[in-house]
Amino acid sequence: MEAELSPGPGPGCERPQLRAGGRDPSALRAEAPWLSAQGSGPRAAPVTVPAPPQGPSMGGGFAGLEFALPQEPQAADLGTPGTWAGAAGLPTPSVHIPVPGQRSPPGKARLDEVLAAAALTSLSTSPLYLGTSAVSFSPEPDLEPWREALAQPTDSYSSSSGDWVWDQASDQSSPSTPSPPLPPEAAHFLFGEPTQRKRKVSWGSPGRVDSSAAPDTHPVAQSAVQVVFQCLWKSCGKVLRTASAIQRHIRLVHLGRRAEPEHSDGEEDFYYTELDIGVDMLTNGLSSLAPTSPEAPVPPAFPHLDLPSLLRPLALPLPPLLSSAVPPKTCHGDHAHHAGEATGGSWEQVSGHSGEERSPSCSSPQGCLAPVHVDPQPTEGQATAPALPSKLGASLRKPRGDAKKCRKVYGTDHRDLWCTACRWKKACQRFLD
DNA sequence: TCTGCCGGGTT
DNA sequence: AACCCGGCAGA
Repeated sequence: MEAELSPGPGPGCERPQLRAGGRDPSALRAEAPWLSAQGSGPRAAPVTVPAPPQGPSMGGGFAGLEFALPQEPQAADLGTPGTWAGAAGLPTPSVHIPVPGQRSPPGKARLDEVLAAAALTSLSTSPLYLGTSAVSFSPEPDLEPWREALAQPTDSYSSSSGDWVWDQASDQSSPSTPSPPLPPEAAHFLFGEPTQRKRKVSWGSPGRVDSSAAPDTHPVAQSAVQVVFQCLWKSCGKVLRTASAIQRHIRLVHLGRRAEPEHSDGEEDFYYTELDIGVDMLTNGLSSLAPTSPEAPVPPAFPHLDLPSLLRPLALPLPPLLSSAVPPKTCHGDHAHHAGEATGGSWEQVSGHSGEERSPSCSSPQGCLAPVHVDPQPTEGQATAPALPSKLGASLRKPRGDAKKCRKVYGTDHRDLWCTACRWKKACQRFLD
């Protein structure tokens, strides 16, 4: 893993990592439990990247996570592109997938195993096929961030760049290092609960509670959580797989800064969010296509998981069926609300909402996937949206957003950390509703 | 009372 | 345009 240990934002590190990133880098450990199991192969090249000393610096810390991409030559025997590469014989049993996690030596794979693998593979990779151009990121925000994100080589798994790549299959991150109990909590931690954020992050204070550290003490089994980072910049929705990548993206594309992390003041941190994505579904889906809720119109759809739709929900957890009625807004919003309600409990109350996309850190994998199938075609579907908006528009004031605002997050004593809008008593631009 | 932010003023 | 703030209104 040439984890591109991008130079951690040196001083920038000082900045409390509020974002997901705040969590101990280890928490983000890319290795999916099962993946690692399989991918690590005999040499047990653990994906686990010891959190670099640089502390909370996402840049550095995460960079290290760039992911241990299973680059197993042998994987080839499966005939599946890139994916499952790491599947070559692994000592470690796959904890998450009942599927033949350990492949026998090359060429020895049994038929069933192969099939299973193939299934998984297709599943996990199919989305990737949607996009083909290899574009890490365009110089400027594109209107089709998703696509962009997708536009990665299929074998992206091995992509050393670490930039993005949605290999859900391989990525079920299960932080080997303890990290806060995920889904709901993470959500709060990240966006929903200002207090926590506030508390844990002691700005510049020596004893900086490295938000990540503490939480990381629990052994977490969030097997199903995959972490991706989404750009929150307006009209951008780029999703990258690593914090460093997203930071870079933001720096370059949106902030117009140079790529050197050293120069980073950490501002990028505010423009992206971490999304936890349940992935179990995928695996489960394979082994047993009847996940938890049969009623869910979604399950069957597995096969066509298309990345875009898959990702979109992250940002905009549109409920499966209702989605069409919802405006496309991709980047901000209280989507979580909708999601929660709509899903009717699938993913019960996703994290309060938390303005920033708390992407539904769905408590249940299903919740996460549900939206996937649904094609929130609202893309242009403004038509439907009007009802509510119009009203809002009419109303003089915007309904007060619940999202954290700079004031809340940083406190009045750190006014200097507020976004300018907040400083000017304008609508917060950092924590958009 | 606190908070978010509109509306409008000043630089 | 950047900046500031009085004051309103929701919580």
